[in-house]
Amino acid sequence: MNSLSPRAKNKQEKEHRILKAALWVFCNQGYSGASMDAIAARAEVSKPTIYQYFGTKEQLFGAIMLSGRDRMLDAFSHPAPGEMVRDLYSFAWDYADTVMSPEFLSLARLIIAEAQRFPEIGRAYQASGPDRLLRGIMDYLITQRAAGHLVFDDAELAAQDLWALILSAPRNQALHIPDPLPNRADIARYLHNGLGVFLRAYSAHPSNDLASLATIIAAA
Amino acid sequence: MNSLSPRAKNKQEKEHRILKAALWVFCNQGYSGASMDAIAARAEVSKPTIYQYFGTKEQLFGAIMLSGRDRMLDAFSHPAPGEMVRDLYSFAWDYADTVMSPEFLSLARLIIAEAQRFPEIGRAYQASGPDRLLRGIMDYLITQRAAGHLVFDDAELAAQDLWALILSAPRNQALHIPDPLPNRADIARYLHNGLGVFLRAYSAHPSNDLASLATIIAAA
DNA sequence: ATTTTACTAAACCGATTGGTAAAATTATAC
DNA sequence: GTATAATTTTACCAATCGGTTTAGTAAAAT
Repeated sequence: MNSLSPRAKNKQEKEHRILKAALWVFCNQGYSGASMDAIAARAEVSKPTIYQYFGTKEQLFGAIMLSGRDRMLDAFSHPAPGEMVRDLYSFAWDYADTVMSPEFLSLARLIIAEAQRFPEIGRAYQASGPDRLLRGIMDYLITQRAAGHLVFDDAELAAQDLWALILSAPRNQALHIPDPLPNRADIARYLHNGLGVFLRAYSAHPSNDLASLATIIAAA
Repeated sequence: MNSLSPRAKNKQEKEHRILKAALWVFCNQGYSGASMDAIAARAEVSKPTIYQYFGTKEQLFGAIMLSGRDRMLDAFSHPAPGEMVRDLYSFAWDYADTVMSPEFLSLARLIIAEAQRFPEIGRAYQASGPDRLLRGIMDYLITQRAAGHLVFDDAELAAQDLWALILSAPRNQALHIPDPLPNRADIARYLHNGLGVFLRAYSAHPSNDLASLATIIAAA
């Protein structure tokens, strides 16, 4: 089953090496600043090999963005309904760990930087990243509303508020100041506060849920 | 008093033309993608003139970022305490109009793009832009707390929450998808919702303030 | 054993890059 | 009106860009 010919295997490995090297160079140098020579050198591959695999620089860039985005977001799971405050808490940390990782931030910076010159890439990222994620949060929030735990009219706005309250501040700062990254204590500060504000504004039983949140935070 | 020699006048005007052209080219092409020839052409000036005025490309970039940032943020005013909900509403729109303008978004994209290669520029922007603005909001919120209109422990977190609730969603989307920009109806949707959530979580008299907000929104 | 595939290093292409030396232009001083 | 000093431009540099070609080689398929 898993027996690929040595040829195909080598090819696969080389393609992966090129993609990885290209992602690194593009993220660190930007699209214009990245040279095909630099990518070839980092991938330990000759330049014509890259052109044979991916065509032009622009096509290579497109391939990078697709594979990079998928790799980073596929590992992410949406919360499954359980005890709400605990769900929200673990979701928030799961999301924070993904979004605040150096690789993810570098990719986001690259997408933002090239959004004007490659509009389709920005759109594709928004659709398959934030939008898909938002949909997952919305579904969860709607479930909890049906169970009588939350109160809101517009699920999309509620989901966006949750996102914004938890990660807007540290992410924006990290986008502007890559070094040093906010540490876990900083993120925890925003995260705990954000969840508290969300519950005060959206919970059907704020005092209960805030007490739960305090317990969870104290236990962590 | 205002009598500059023709030489000095010409010099001043040329410097301004170069800065303006450079800002445009850098914002549209990124640092690496921007060529000194393109800047010279747009400024209708020869390339050596630019080098005489600003030294190297890197120094020109630094000069741009300083002047561009100052020009855009100096026009912005912090809210002066009055009727709170009305203050927050007009502040929110004032801020939204500034932050969501195409020029401001382009500059933000540029800063984010080059944050790794020019860390001091990202830091300078954060300090003189978001941080200064945040300080203004904090002062206002603290005043309102002292007057018994708001309830919170951490003024910085409260200010960041206000920011995030109002503008995080549309700004993030605009950063990823420059075209089309969210229109005023979209921004109004986020803004109204964000203010509502903020008041539910932070107001000392939520029902009163939410009613005020509804009145203001209806009147607009 | 031989042919084919996949690859490499290197040189090369025209165009463009950031940057400069020297000539030409301009405004000022006499 | 001419000499002089400041300012700008023309013309150019070496280096690098994305991309291709060439010549040659190691290994897999036949």
